[in-house]
Amino acid sequence: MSSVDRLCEQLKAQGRRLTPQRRAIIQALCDYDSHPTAEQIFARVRQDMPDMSHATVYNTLRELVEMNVLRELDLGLGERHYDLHEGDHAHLICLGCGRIEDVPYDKEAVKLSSRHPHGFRIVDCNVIFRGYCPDCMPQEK
Amino acid sequence: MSSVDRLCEQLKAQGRRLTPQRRAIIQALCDYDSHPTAEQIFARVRQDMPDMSHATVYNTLRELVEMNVLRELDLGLGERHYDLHEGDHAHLICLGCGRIEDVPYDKEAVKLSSRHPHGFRIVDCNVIFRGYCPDCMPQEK
DNA sequence: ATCCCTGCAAAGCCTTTGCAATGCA
DNA sequence: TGCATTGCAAAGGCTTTGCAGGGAT
Repeated sequence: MSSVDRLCEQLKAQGRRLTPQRRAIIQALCDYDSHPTAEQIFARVRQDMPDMSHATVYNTLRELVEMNVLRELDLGLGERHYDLHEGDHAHLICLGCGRIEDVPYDKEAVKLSSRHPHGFRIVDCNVIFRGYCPDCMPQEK
Repeated sequence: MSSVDRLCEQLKAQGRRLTPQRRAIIQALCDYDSHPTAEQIFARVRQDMPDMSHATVYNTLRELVEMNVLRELDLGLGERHYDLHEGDHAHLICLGCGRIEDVPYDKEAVKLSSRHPHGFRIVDCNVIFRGYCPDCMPQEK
């Protein structure tokens, strides 16, 4: 079963309706190799469904995030990126060209010390590195 | 020398001009115990300087960020938070009430493996935990 | 048949920008 | 005095909302 089908099943399993629009959005998410924004998804889906509205794209993305199958990344670049990739990984953003790369990291190492008396129930952890990729390295000695 | 004075000195040391507006913004940043947004700074400074403009606040905050004395936090809440605190720490956001807490973390543990061939020159690292604080803990068994 | 979902359009929110006037160095 | 900085107002970009019609279950 493809990723698209699996996600569609998950939608239905939660009592949500599977519409052609939602399937197209999920398809677009799977097609992107990495970290599209809502507008990029919107643009891609519009190629096949010219009547697709912003509302539908944003609503669907929000639902998928609530279902915990999609990760929302706010990188401070003015728009949110979405990440369907599974497994734990950190993100590496190039301050020059804006490209985003996945990098593995040791989840255990980052885990909050249980001795710290914050009392929070942790749901999610995001690790974001900023820097310059080889192509954008500033000229310094 | 107070934190305010120290930051003002740093401004001048970089050839920037020290205006009353900038001093007021720095003062407001120091007054806040934690993580104000640009609008919160704007509102506070306006109490004393009713003519303060958005442009000045946003420009000054951006400069301080460029000077690396202020950290910009994008928590996906629609607005950016600013953090004058020194030293490495992660942030803990409550998904219920939105409060933000600092938590210590082991910077070394998070460091990217140099064996990973990403080739980036890392400038900055942000670790953000999301969860529920004791007051907002969802009712579950 | 129900009511969730969609499309349209407009509003909302935070942030940035343009430009003339001001004032710091 | 020169030029960075300010204030004002408006624009900009992304996201959300309201509502009536339509479609999935």
